[in-house]
Amino acid sequence: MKFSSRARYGLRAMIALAQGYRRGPISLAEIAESEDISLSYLEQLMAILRKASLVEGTRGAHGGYQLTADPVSITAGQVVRALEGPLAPTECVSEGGESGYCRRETVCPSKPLWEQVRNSIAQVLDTTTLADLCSTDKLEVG
Amino acid sequence: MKFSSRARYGLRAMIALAQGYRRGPISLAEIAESEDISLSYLEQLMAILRKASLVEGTRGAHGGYQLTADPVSITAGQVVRALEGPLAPTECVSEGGESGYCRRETVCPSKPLWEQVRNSIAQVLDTTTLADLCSTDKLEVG
DNA sequence: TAAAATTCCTACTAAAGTACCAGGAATTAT
DNA sequence: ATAATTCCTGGTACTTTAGTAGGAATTTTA
Repeated sequence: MKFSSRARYGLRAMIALAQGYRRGPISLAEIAESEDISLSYLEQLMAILRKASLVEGTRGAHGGYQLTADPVSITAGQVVRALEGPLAPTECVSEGGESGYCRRETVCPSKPLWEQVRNSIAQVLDTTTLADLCSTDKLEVG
Repeated sequence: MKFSSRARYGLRAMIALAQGYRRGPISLAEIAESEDISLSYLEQLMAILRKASLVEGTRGAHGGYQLTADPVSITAGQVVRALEGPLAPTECVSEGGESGYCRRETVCPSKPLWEQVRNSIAQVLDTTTLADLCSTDKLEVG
């Protein structure tokens, strides 16, 4: 029951981009350095985020990455889903796809529980924006 | 971000035991059959649950497993933790062990988010008992 | 024009975890 | 005795994860 480091690293990189929002592209070398993530691994993560249209890259000297939208309008949920796919604590309650994967669906007594788990995770991730994560204090408990 | 089938199967098995609570031991062969889980895999899961004192086994003909406590007092959280270890959407926010695993701890802007995620999962799992799961209707939304 | 900085792309790999299976030993009821 | 069951150990095929390696394409700068 863990999120992959794909998601963790990716989110941290997105926060770094959010902190430099509207100040031109930031190179992955910088982020890799400050966040202590391997550069080429980070490149792969950004490729995923780019395909999800959350960031755009600029090549060449002084190039780098930028958010495609304001940090207040990008949620942690968008970032995590881009990197890990739909939230699905179990396959049978995967967001979006009912997938007909489990035959006992209609009678399974544990399904509603997994749905609740999924929804509560989604609620947290979808109500937290990159802007929130930049000014951490606002988040603490609640 | 998935729970293993260890947790899913184990929980379903526990629900099956809860449904037969106070009616003597239930054999794993029965549960394996009705839940469509491989017998020897199920044996291993029950070994884990037995070591966690959630069930007890009785050997020999007409043997099987029983819950060690009333279904109203066993939570899904106990079952899941027994099978998967402490809730830890990321290592840095693992329940119980702070583990000193991530050096940026004090300044990491994403840590509070992962803590919120962990807490919301725990809240769902710890407030749901096996008894709740037996009478599914009570659970639906809320 | 040449060189440097960067994204972008593809393919590979070591290690770990998952979901089992096989084979039997111990125990108990019939 | 025999059958039914838990209990124990060890293996194994598969998948995922978290990378590494190497280079092509693009852009700025000198």
